Amino acid sequence: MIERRKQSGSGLHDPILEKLGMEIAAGDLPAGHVLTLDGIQERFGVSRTVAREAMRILESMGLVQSRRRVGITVRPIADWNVFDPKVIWWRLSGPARAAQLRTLTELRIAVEPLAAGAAARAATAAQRSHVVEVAATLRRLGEAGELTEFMERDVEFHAILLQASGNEMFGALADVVAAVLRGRTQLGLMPHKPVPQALDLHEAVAAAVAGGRSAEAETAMRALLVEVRAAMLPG
Amino acid sequence: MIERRKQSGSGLHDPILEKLGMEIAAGDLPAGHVLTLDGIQERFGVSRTVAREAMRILESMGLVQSRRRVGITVRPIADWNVFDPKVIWWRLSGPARAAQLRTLTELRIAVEPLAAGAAARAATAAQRSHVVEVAATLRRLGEAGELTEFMERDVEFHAILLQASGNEMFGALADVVAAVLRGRTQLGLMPHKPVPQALDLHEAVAAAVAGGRSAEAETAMRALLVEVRAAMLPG
DNA sequence: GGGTCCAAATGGTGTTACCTTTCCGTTGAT
DNA sequence: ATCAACGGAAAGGTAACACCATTTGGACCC
Repeated sequence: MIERRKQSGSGLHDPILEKLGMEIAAGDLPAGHVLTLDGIQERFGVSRTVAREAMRILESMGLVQSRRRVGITVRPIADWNVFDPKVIWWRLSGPARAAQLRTLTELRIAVEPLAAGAAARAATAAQRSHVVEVAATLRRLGEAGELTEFMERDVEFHAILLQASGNEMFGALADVVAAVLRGRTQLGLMPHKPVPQALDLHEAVAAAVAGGRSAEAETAMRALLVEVRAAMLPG
Repeated sequence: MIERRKQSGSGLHDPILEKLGMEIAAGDLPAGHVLTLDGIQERFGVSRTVAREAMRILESMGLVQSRRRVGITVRPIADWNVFDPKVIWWRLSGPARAAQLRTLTELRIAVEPLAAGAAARAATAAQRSHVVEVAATLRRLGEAGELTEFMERDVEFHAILLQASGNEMFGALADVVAAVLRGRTQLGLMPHKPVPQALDLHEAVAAAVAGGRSAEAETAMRALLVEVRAAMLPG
């Protein structure tokens, strides 16, 4: 269900897209900086066609703008498609990682409670039992201190609810949430052992969703996420 | 501040991207359908290069997947980047319009209250006074029954708050919200005259943001949006 | 000195031709 | 019926070219 990245291409343009995307997201190529196709060709040792394809993709993400006679201009962040999974990934991989985690966490606090509420209304029978099962597993793993496995099940927990919400835009955030959860541990922003309260809340959300109690699912999820944010704040 | 679409390209690939994107978003080209570059070349009378660029962009949006020997396969909606402004636009332009409006409205209910709360904390002095001013204008226009101008100011109102939130992901939704607001009137989902309660709530949000009262801004915005949704529901 | 206009340099845009690589589907042998 | 070999279809990639928009800079004239 939760797939690792790299669905993407094996093509020649992919590595260069990745490199340039990272450099722009990292600010190494600041807004206003100008690239040329010739420069890209030479730097990566590829043909014009390939360079152009990479550029077009960056352009469709709003990271650059191509103008005749001028070249390929890096655009300011306000113009980026900051919801594009690749852009999110690039920003998470660079120096803006902490800032991106913050904005994503805010987004989670906004969306996930509503998604949980919607899931309580719209989930299939299979999804309801699944989420209860995963919550139980989380308690077991959490109490046993199995952190990495805990995280993977946690990713699954949130993905189920986002996808069960019946709103494909919420569902599309599942991969992003997965990236946040995984990235958080790498940054050392997780407690070394999940707090009991978090385990209670996971179970409360699951039970509310399974029982179709929408408002309850929403509040429980909100409480869960607020705690998540509190744990991330310095101190 | 709020710009009309068509920032994009004047290139040859743009029209064909637009056409194919629409057809896929509309379901005319269902998941699993296979295109070929030759087919695209012939249909649009363009060279291979141009066809490939359009295809690459669609691929980066997750709408299609290109495989050797097979062709260009349309992917299921679960794989789309449903937050891409172009994808949103295409879905709003086709038969899925009502569904897209529903999911976007859910997203607004999730995000905008939090954004208003954040704006109350983070907005600049200029933004605070601006939002109050726009709210006052909204009351005047609403009471005068100037619907189209009302809508444009309403777009501005929401854009200010999303951008003042200090979260660039929220800010990026400003254009989407604009599309929703404009699209809603075209669908006849707006009351012919804004209800007084909505005018009160706009002013309440603005006052709370200007005064830095975060929680109050959040609740007022939530109330406003819940009313918006209620007005959209059939009946 | 400063404004107008023309010309050259620059760099993306689009086309064509050609070769390479992958891998689906068929075919044929076991 | 199973599986391996093969032909060919379609994308992947390269190269060379003509074209065109735009900028830059200089000539020219007030």
